[in-house]
Amino acid sequence: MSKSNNVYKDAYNRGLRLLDETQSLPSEPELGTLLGVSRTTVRTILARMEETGLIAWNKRSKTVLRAPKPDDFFPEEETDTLAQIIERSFMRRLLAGGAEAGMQINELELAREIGVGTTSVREFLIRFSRFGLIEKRRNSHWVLKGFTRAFALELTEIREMFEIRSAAAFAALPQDSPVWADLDSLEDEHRLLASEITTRFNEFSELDERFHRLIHRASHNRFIVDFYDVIAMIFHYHYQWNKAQERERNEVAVSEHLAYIAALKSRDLGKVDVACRKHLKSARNTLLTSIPETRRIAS
Amino acid sequence: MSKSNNVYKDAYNRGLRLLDETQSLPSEPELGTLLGVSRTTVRTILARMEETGLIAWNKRSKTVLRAPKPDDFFPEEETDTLAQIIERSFMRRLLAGGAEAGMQINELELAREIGVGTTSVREFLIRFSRFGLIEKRRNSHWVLKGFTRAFALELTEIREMFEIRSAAAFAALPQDSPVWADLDSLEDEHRLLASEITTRFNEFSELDERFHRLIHRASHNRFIVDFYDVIAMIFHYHYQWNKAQERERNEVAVSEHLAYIAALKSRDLGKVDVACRKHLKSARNTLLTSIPETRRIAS
DNA sequence: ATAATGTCTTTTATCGGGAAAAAACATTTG
DNA sequence: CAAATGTTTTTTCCCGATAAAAGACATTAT
Repeated sequence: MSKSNNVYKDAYNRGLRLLDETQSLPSEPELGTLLGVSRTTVRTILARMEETGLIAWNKRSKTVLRAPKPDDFFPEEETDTLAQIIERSFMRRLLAGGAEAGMQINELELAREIGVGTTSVREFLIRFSRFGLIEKRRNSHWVLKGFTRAFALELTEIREMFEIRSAAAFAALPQDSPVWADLDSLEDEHRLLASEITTRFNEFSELDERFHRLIHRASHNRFIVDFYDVIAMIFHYHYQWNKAQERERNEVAVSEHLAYIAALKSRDLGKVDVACRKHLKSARNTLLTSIPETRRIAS
Repeated sequence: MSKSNNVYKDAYNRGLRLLDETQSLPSEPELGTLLGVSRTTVRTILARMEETGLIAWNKRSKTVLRAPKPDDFFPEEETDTLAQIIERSFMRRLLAGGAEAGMQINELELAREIGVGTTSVREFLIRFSRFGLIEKRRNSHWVLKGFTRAFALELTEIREMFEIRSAAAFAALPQDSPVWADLDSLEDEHRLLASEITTRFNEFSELDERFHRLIHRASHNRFIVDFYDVIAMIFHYHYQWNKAQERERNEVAVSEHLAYIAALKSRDLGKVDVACRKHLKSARNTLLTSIPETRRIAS
């Protein structure tokens, strides 16, 4: 067993949803772009759809025969990338406590525990290392640096530097730049979410990421844009495990975002700076309060 | 053939140099820390030294019998890490021209060309990706973004942001911090180099890196410190292939460094800012002039 | 009894192989 | 003849295996 066919399974599931909408499927290349996979995978999908009686397939004609039932879908967990599986396991371990700074990370043990090959774990750790939470000892183990207060402070320091600069660049963008339309629709989404915050507060984190990424992109600097991956990763797991006052926090954040958006639209650099700093400050505080007090640091 | 013994060979070569200095070698653990390898490797080294008649080895006594001759050493090229070999090959290709932005990078082809396994090439590309020069297409090839003017500008923008902040942090460090001694000795090295610049100008790049790393470390921010790896990498190859006016450029840089050091020692934030910006500006210009004019960008 | 040496075990670094997925090429169809 | 389908080749992703290197344990020497 060398490679799981999760790409196929995931695309198949997404393909099933198309069947509800039409009576006949488009051409193979079109389906490929639609699902983001190669034609090879498209054909494997079509073959199975034919086999399970979902469609009749003959060359160009792909007629829908019936609507997909729940058990036509592949189970969710089979559609995950190995990288996602490893990341989740690793983060669970890291956040489950007992992950003291200075602790060694063992590739072989991790691989055995997760049930994957060492190569995948190694590749994951290399990719993960840019988040600044682990460090490699040459020819030897990795060292966990720990999700500490210091880490959060270093992270937010850069974040603030980058975002303040990006926000200024954003406000300076010409009126005809497409970003203003993007900002308008994000503003609408924020207003909608604000009005239904009591029930939909958990949808904020996704909106948050899209909003900040839009701003960072205005920097036109790949290092700034890429750095948002670090922030997004941290906030993603942070949101997952710190549910205290989630509704209140998100409610505050939404209103800060709206003020921030208004400032950007005013194109007044002073106002942008104030609104941006205010939001970043409260984001930092949220993150900091969720981190347990300084523990003794091993070795 | 699964793993080359370059660690052993490199440590062996370094070990040979110890033989000139003493008549008997220290204990195995001591040698281990001295050479930065495990005792296992130390014992392999000692075994060979005994075999080739360099030492007499009996338990704790390791008496030097003769001085090492040139052909006792392993050839330089056998002491390189696979990662170094791959990086060199890759950079040579990248800088040899014909490496247009948008070009695809093929893991298999690279591996075959360099004569290594695909795993090593993959790991290299993942590590290398943080330099912002290549980008991965999921389940598909890597894309070269090219060593362009835009890249250099984005890189220097961050560098300047980070270094100005670090320099300010440096100047604010308490008098009893050990960095001031480090700065003093770097200053001495600069003066020495300045006085012998006509013959030793090519030693500047190494000094340059140590100087800037010292400053960046004052930020106490891992992201800032780590970012210097990107700068160091770029400048390393930049120095290698752009030899135009190397002596003049380095002469100017040394004097800028000395002014910068003086500013730091004055602990006057205004002066530090001026000296730092001045040097960074000329560093940026040097880098920019070495980049060929904008070429047509593929796709 | 501490620190070294001797021996054994575990982990890392790297390769080759094989299934999944992409990509390239050849053929057909509207 | 352009765009689709059919077929073949290439590449990516991932595993298991193995030598190098690290690390752990046992024994000996000062």
